[in-house]
Amino acid sequence: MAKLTEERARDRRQTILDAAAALFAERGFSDTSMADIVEASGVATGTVYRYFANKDAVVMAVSEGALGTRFDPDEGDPLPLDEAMNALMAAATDQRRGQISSHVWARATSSARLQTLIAERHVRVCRWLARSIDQASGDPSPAATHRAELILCAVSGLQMRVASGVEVDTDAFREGLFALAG
Amino acid sequence: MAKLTEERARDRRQTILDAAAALFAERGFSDTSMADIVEASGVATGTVYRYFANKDAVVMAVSEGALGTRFDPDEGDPLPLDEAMNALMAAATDQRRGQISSHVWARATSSARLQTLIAERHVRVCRWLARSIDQASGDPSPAATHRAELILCAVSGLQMRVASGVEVDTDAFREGLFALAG
DNA sequence: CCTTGCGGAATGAGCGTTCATTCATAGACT
DNA sequence: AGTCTATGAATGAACGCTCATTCCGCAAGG
Repeated sequence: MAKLTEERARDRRQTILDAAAALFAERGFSDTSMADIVEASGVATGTVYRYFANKDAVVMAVSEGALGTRFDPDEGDPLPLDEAMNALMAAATDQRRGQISSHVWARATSSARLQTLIAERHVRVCRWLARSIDQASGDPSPAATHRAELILCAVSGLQMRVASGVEVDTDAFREGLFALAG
Repeated sequence: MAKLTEERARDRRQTILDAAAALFAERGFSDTSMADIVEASGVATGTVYRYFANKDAVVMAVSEGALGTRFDPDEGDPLPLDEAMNALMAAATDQRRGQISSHVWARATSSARLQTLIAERHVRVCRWLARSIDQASGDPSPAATHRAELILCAVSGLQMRVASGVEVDTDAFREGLFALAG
């Protein structure tokens, strides 16, 4: 069992991360124990600590995964506005993602690292969306950023509700949001 | 020390609740221990359990307090739209309230009781706001409910961000929101 | 002197983390 | 090709600590 190939290492890490994400999503970070993760992932206690320094490292890795890197403002042309909006709606209605996000928002009240992560992502996604809005309207304006911010807040609010099972008329929401965008 | 007057009981309960709310707000429910609450409230361990059956009872009481009962759709005339919106903005920018709310959203993923509480409040506030929108526009329409839902989601999104220290242009947000309302 | 609110030490379950041990494998040597 | 050995990934019992909760003795009001 000597050498650990980089590929196998990634695979192993991902196994742990997947199990952790599923548990974190429905129980939250603090109410999921390392023992739970060990059991769900099928590896041994010590193995988890080979791949992650401590529980917080697992939490951060899962959080980063859930907040998503898909919305990069600096890669090529902005997405057409309707595609951008659809991507946001898809993210908002993903149950698992939403649940983890809610735990991230909550934990941010006591974690400076999570606050930084959230603030960074907010700014990034905001720029990303503003570019699409600008492109659609023809001329760039500072109002696009404000409009983007409002839309993102609405999307977050929808995400929370979907995550905790509140019934929301998603189609009507989408329509209202599209009208708001442009 | 014989009789416990009802007034004194309420007072004692509130002392515990206030201490608990402050701790819950910044550390979250699970990362706040009963010992923490005992220390912060200045009463003894046994006393907390005299006024609350267990930790979950404290959690529920604080949650109900934070979600607020101010927005009652069934009391008299609806508020003028701008006043209603201002009330929502005030709630959204209240740091403590927002922090507790974020913990409530998170815990709802694993608490059916909290899910019910949230869903109930959502419907209630939605009706409350829709009535104000209807009154402002003159004629009632089903679109008012959808518009109210969109606004509430946006307000929740803002609340999360403010609670976790993301810098948002609140004035621009307010403006955009008012435009959206009517 | 009885009643009753109150205090806080005691309890045992469960937590995150550590580390001595095991053993499958890769590669060196015949 | 066959044997041996050094390696290090994997293991899981054990540790020290914190948790929510209990319960009995104390003190004070009627």
